[in-house]
Amino acid sequence: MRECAAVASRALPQATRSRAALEPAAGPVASSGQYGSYARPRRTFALVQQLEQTLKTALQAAAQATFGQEIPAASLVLQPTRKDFAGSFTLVTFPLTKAFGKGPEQIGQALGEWLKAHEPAVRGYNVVKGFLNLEIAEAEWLKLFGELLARPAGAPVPTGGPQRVIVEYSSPNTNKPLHLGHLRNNFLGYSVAEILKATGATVTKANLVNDRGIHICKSMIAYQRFGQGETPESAGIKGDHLAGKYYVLFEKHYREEIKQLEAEGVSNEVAKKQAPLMLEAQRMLQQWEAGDEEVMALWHRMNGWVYDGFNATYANIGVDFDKFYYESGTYLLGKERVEEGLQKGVFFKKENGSVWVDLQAEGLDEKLLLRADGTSVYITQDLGTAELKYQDFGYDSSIYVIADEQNYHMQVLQATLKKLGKPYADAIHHLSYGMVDLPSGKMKSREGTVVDADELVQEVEDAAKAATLEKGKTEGLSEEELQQLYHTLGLGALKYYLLKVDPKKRMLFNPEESVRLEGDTGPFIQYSYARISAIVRRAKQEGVNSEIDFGAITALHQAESDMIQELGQYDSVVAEAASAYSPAVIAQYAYDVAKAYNRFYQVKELRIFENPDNDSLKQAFRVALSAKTAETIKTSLGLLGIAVPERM
RNA sequence: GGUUGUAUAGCUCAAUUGGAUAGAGCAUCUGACUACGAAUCAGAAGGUUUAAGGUUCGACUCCUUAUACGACCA
Repeated sequence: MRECAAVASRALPQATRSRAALEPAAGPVASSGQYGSYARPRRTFALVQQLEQTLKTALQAAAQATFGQEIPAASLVLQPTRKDFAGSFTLVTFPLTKAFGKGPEQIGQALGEWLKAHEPAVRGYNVVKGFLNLEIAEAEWLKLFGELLARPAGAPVPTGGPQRVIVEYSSPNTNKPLHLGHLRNNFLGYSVAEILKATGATVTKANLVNDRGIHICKSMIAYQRFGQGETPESAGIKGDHLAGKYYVLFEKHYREEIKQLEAEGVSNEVAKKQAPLMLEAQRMLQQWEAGDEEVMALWHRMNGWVYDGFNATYANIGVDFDKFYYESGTYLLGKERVEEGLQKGVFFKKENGSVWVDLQAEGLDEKLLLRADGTSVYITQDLGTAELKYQDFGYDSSIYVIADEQNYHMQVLQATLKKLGKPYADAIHHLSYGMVDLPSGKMKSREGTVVDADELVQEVEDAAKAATLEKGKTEGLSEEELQQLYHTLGLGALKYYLLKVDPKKRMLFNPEESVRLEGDTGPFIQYSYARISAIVRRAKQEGVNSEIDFGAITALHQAESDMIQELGQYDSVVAEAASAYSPAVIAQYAYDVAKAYNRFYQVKELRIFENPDNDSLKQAFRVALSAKTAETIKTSLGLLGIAVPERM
């Protein structure tokens, strides 16, 4: 089930577990008391919204004064003004025509005129058809910017959303290394966890390792038969890749056995079941469940190798976990849940002894929960894991990052928990994401078209290195710093590429596009950051003091007020990304911020250092604006798990 | 067959949740570097938003139906 999707890991070695336990900041017990369990009113934190609120209040007054009527709340929605028109906020007046008995332009004119005369925040207005575009006074922008500056980087954005959250992601099988599909899963899970943290929630990152079952036995059987005592050290292969090698060997010889049986006249269906290797693997699974000493020893040994390999990959791609669960440790708990359901009378037994739940009233089918021979099926262990997670963390939101091929499975899980009367059933949220396709079509492990995660990371780093050397701007960096830079840029490209697409959509992975550094890419945003860093460094060197009051500034360039407006969006962007569980929202924002800055940067009369009219106040303002932009980029990319370089 | 998801420029993706002339990037074409860092910026061209109906002052967005592709359940 999960194995073929992009779901994966759930177990890690002892060492990693203790390391995870040592990170209280990320752990579930970390205090978030400062934000309490209530939602603060938005106005107190969302700065642009504060300005919007001012405008809305004024609009109501204008409507009252000019038409003697209120604007219905649903119609009182301000949208950012399109770039081609003057102004920053726009009110759509079409919906007001009926109530006010006037045409849309007339209404816009009247409201605009009143605002201009009575509301100091409004400097001017224009009306285009049913759209009233409001131009905002400089002082308002400067005030907003001052408030932005007063806030520390990465200050939490309370949204009234869940406060105790557990995000399960990665969840690999221990029979093969991670691939491209797992990368989408890992990046998504990590990012969503960070985004929720940014709303002030206490978030636990969990990894449920699928460390038992027939697929593991396949690797073990093949190793027993063909391994000749090979180890990761002796073979010079990462442990997860070594296990994967034997899994592939199993499949290869298994297919040959099927072929041979078929040649002997056995039907394909029967051959699949009776091939000696398959019989052996099934026997081993029974031995495993019986706790056979030799089998357990091999299992521990091979899983240990795999965990070492996974840990190396996790460290390399920069994802982490606070808690590991192992299916080998939860499937028995699942059986207890099944027993509980039988006792409560919400599950039922068929004649052969198998246990089922009837979900037809919920629009689903009857679902098998326990086989007739008493062995567990996939959902059995999920029932156990859900219970365990709740015992451990008492979450008010439990997120499963699992590919969309398991939508049905997740519906069944939630409905079954509801049948059991579990209070946490409603808190479950399936973050369902689409598969990753290649230009050549679907990834298929049997056809060898799977893109290996470790190899892919190496490739994007190589591409970043080549591009960096070509640009030749990294003089003075040590060899170690250079390696770090290639890593930062390569992963930045890869993560941004995988995260900028709406999670729920299936996506195409084009290897050439993924290492691109121009346009809508991670490195483009990283470049913007590095360029601002150079400016900030120079400003510091030249002793520019940007910690002063900018209230005396009387005129702002459009590019400057646009920049402030963009920076002021951060809160609402985080809130939207959190409620939609979508890193793509953050990615789009980071790109917009970088683009807005590059536009500002290109304006000649706004040059910071080489400016003929040396206004020190404006110079200081532009340095501060630049620095705040860099900080916003860094924070936003951080929510995606992407680091920024000071130079590149 | 049942359930469900997706469909937007040549390609990859957006579209403030029902608002203006549907926007970006790549690719193509044209301009801007003895530089505040050109991994940048400005501009051109590129669309019957799969199709047909419907609701609405207004539809890529909501409702029918159809088509294509995918996933899941048998």
